[in-house]
Amino acid sequence: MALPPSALAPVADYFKVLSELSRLQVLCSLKSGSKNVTEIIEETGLGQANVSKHLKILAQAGIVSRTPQGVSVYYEIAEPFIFDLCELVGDRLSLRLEEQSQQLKQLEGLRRA
Amino acid sequence: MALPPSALAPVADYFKVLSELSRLQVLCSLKSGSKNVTEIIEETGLGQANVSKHLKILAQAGIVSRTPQGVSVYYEIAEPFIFDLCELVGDRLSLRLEEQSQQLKQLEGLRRA
DNA sequence: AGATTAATCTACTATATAGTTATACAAAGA
DNA sequence: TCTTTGTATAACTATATAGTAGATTAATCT
Repeated sequence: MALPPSALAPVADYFKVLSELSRLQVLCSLKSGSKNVTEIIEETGLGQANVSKHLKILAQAGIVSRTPQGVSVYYEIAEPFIFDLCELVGDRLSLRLEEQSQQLKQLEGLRRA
Repeated sequence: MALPPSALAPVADYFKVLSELSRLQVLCSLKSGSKNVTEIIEETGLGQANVSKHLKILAQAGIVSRTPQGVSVYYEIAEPFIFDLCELVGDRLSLRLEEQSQQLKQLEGLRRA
C-alpha cells in the first residue's frame, strides 16, 4: 500500500534543494526583494562561485527567477511559497523546544520535592 | 539584514531528513499506522540495515517514535505534521505541471495559426 | 580595440551519506 | 543452554555535492 517512489521522488528533490544552509541564506537575502549576485554575496558572506552555483540550483528548481540586466544578473523569489514551508518548520521546531523546556521544569519540580 | 545562519540551520537539517526518497517511503508506509521493522522492509522493499539506519535518523529527528515490543520494534509517526509538508510541496509541484501543460497548449495553438 | 567589472563555468578537493555485507546483540522458545 | 528471530551496528564502497581557485564569457566604459 506504499506510494510509488515515482510520486515521492519529486518531493524529496524539492526538499533537497531547501536542505542546504547556504541556499536558505541566499533565499532569505532575497526575501526583501530582487538582488544581483554581488549583493547576495555581500549579504550572505558566501563565496562568489559558490553563490553562483546555488543560484543555478535554485533557478532550476523554479524557486528563483533570473533576469540579466546589463553586466549584472538579478535574482528574485519566484515561489514565495517556500517561506511558508520554512516558517511551518521553524514554528514546529520552536514549539518542540518550548515543550522540552517545560518538561525540564517539571523534572526540576520533582527533584525538589 | 540576513537571518543569522544559526536560526536557519535547524530548518535546513529538518528538510534534509525529508530529502531522501527512501525515508519518505518509510514514512509513507507508517502513514497507515504503527509498524515493526520487518513490515516496513516488506512494504518498502528496502534493505534491512538500510531501513534500520533510516529509522534511526527519523527517530533522532523526532519524526517517528520507537517502542520495542518483545523481539520486534514498532515505529510510529510522531509528527503527522510532516505529511502536511509533503502535501504542500506535492500540490505545488502538480500545480506547476498543470501550468506548464497549459503553456504547451497555448504554444501549439500559436503554431497552428 | 583594450580595460574593467560581473557572473558563470571548469576542474578539483574534501566530506557526507546511501546502500550493502557481515557481525553482534537481545528476546523468546525448544 | 542452544537456537531462532528481529533489530541494530560496524566496516566498507560508491556517489553526490559543497566549497574553492582559476579560467572564461559578456557587457560597459574609455
